[in-house]
Amino acid sequence: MLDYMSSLGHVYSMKDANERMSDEALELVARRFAVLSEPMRLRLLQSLIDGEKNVNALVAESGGTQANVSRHLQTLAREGLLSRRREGLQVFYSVADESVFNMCCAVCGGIRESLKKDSKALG
Amino acid sequence: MLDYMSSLGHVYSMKDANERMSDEALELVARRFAVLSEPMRLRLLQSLIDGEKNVNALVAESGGTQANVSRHLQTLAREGLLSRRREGLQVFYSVADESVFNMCCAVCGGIRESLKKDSKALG
DNA sequence: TTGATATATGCACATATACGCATATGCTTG
DNA sequence: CAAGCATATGCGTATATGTGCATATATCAA
Repeated sequence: MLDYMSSLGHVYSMKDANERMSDEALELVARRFAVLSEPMRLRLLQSLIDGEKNVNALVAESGGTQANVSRHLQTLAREGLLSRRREGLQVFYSVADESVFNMCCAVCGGIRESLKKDSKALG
Repeated sequence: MLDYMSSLGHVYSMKDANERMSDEALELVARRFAVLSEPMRLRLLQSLIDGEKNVNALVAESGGTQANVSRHLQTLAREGLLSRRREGLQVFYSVADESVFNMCCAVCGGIRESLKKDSKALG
């Protein structure tokens, strides 16, 4: 695991042209992007901005089925984006750290840039 | 198109709990993440850090087949991450704007956070 | 132990997409 | 026009994954 950390040291600055990401690091990054590439998972993350919530609450807010929401929460937790805490019958999920929002904000900013260019292209 | 821009105004600050992203915005963000969720596409972006390159050069650097590289470049261009410029027989691709790297850096940072937690959990 | 509630999972199905192969298109030169 | 090079695309296939339905597991209460 610490090997990963050190291998990601040079990954963080992708613009450093001298150092290319390894295949493993590349797949790790792709995997993280993939986790965030589902609208329902983004919706769940959004609901969790308020703080930790149990599955039922997230089912109600998201409008998804219990099974599907549970599976997406599993995925997010397994990939390290959510923390899981059991309390009696209920399981509470919460956003693991702030970097989740950084990723989302970066993408939203990227989309804004794309749209700026599009509107320029349209005149 | 300008409608999208205004609808994304509140999207940018995902942490503003009072304003939830619309379904359309959510799908737009998910789509952007999906584009970046392929190792080969990340590799191509990485190659393009140096500046614009034609398809053949990218085929050589990436190690992929011509057909596959071409398709990935199409995807990246269609989604607004790359610019396309034709010059005689060759087609040159280049990174559309810096926000692409911001997205990648944000994700790399997120991974680093995850790994930090993992190493703590392991003792 | 039995029952009730909250969450997770096995299974089947539909859809999306990455990939290789072959071929088509576009552009330039002779 | 024909030939050749660079790039794009149609097609078939394999694989991944999102989803719903039913059911399993886990925890608590009586």
